[in-house]
Amino acid sequence: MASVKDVARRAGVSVATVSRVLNDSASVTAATRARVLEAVAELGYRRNAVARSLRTDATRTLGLVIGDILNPFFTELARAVEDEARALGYSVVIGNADERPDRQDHYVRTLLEQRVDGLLLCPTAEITPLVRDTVRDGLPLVFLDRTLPGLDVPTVRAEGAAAIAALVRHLRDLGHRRIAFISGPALLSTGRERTEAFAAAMEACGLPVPGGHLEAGDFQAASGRSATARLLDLPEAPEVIVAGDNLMALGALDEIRARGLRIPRDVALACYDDLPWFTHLDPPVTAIAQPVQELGRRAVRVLAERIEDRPVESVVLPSRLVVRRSCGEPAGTGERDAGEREGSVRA
Amino acid sequence: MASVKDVARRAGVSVATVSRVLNDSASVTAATRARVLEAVAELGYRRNAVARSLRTDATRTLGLVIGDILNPFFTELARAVEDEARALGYSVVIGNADERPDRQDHYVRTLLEQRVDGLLLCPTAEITPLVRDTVRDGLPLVFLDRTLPGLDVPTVRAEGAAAIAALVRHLRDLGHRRIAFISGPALLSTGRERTEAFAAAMEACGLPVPGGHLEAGDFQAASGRSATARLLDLPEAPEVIVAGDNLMALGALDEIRARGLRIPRDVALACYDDLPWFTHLDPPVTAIAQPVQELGRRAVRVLAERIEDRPVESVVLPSRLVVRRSCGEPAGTGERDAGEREGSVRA
DNA sequence: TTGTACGCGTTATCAT
DNA sequence: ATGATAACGCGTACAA
Repeated sequence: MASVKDVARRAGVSVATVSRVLNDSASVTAATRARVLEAVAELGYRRNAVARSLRTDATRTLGLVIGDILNPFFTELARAVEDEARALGYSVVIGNADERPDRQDHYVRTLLEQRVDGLLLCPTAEITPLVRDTVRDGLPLVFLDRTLPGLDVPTVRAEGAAAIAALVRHLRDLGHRRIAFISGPALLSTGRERTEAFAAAMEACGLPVPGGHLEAGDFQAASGRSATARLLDLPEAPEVIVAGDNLMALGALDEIRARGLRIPRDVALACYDDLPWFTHLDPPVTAIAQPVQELGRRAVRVLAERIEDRPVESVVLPSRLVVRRSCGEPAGTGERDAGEREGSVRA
Repeated sequence: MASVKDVARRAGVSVATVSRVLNDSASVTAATRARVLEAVAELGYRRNAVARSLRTDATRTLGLVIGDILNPFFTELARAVEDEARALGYSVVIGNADERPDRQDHYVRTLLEQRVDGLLLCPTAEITPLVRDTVRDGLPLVFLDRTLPGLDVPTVRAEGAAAIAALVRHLRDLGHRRIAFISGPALLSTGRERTEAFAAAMEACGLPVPGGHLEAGDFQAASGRSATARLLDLPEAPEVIVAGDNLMALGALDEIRARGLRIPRDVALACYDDLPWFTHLDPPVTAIAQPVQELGRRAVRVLAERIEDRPVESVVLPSRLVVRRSCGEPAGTGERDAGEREGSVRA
């Protein structure tokens, strides 16, 4: 593959001049510039980002470590991150932690070795030594979606408590009393926040939460299914099941469907995280929507600021309740095309 | 950030020795090795992949350019590619072309500059000059999912014709005659193949395809919706709509639902590409499943072979028909949990 | 305006 | 077994 040297020789100039043309730096004659560009075209020269990075000590590359690429929430997040990064002239290298701390660390390590200019991390579980070191070493780092207490790292995330409170009030107004919650892992900030918000909201509404109505899940579909099975087997089964994320809602759906139960007649369902296809289910699922796109874009912008050594602050964005018909809402609710608009309640 | 030089100084050895230890190359005393490792730990040294790549002329990185990261088919594909690549010691840089040739080229260019060791490309539309150059320059390249005629590039893809023929026979056996097809872009090999296979299968079954029953879509949800609208407005509307991919099926679902029509009573629906949540719809959607995981893994393996200069061959994997209940199948079909197994027909 | 020469961090060759 | 050093491709300080 042709290098600057080849281009220089072909154009009859020095490598410095070639470099100047390539970085359109000042002071190059139009004539020489043309000659260089011609040589570039003839040789099919492509700048070597590896050598360039070694020299400039910058890769124009961002790392993004997400929890689970098959989770539509993270897919959409990754998409938004890519878009914003490209707009800012960065490439993104994605690492899929698969919700495993060891795999998260594998990618963090790889990305550090690749000398990414900054790192967007959706932390899986607790603080690992590697993450602690990364913070200490001062690599521009931003937590996304989830946060890790005790570390001084800017975080971009959605606030779930208000929307969950709105959901619980909505369910109460619908006449429900026995509401169960399938929580995410207590190790994750999002898991904790949602569970605590649910408990607080129930209390605020004067609704009891029997021990059996708080099921522990792990944000994966399988746990949602088994939790639902246990819930439905209870002597006093809940009227509503609220899943802590979309994957566990999927599992709940599986179990409900396998038992031949009907939603919302036999049991109602709602969940945290909205999905494009929830509106195609029968009945469409009442859910809490996070501002996913905005989350991704903001995170990139905050990281870019950090990279440029400008002061940054954490960002907390509101989630909102999207009322549809899986909780016994009156017919017609959220049925229109842009149902999200009219049928939704701001959290 | 500490470099080999710092480690060498600290350990009281030369940089060459440090390098030897890091690459556990032969002939290093256990004692010196220990000293070096200790220095590495103390300094928190991380090898610089940039410098390493410059020297070795290899990045252990693969590029993957996909059509649309929000399309679950590509998401799953990306996941499989990542998994296999990691197993082989490669990192993957994903580029989301968003089905736009200009954006595809943007990522191809970026990846070439980053000096990826090999490139997995799901071509968007026609051959671009950049792709032609890339082939000519001899960069290890493998087409994935889609192919580009006239270029000598190994391709890993699924074969759709047999499954489509099976689907058409299935529909005919169910008593349907008026079957419409929403095709993908003719510029894409997958779009062409599926459309041609549909036409051939209909002919083989002795079923007519009136002009209006072949609608042109672009693999995006919006086009599926508008095509469905046109189809349903036809004086002799089809009994079945077959969508060329899952996104267009989503659009079809939207339109059908907006009109208050019932599936399959008013109109039946089937589509190419299976999705995890098709089984949660009411009724569950009859679809054609591609061996997505296998596609991704095989593509990485073929690319790795190419990188190592071993001879490679294209791979064509079979798709299979998954019969559920959206086409008027008898009650009970595909209703069991692992319905995919029992309810499916090998293509 | 243009050219020469050094150094980025690493691996590999050649000595010792 | 270990060390000195060249080279990878590029950007830039300095000289001309």
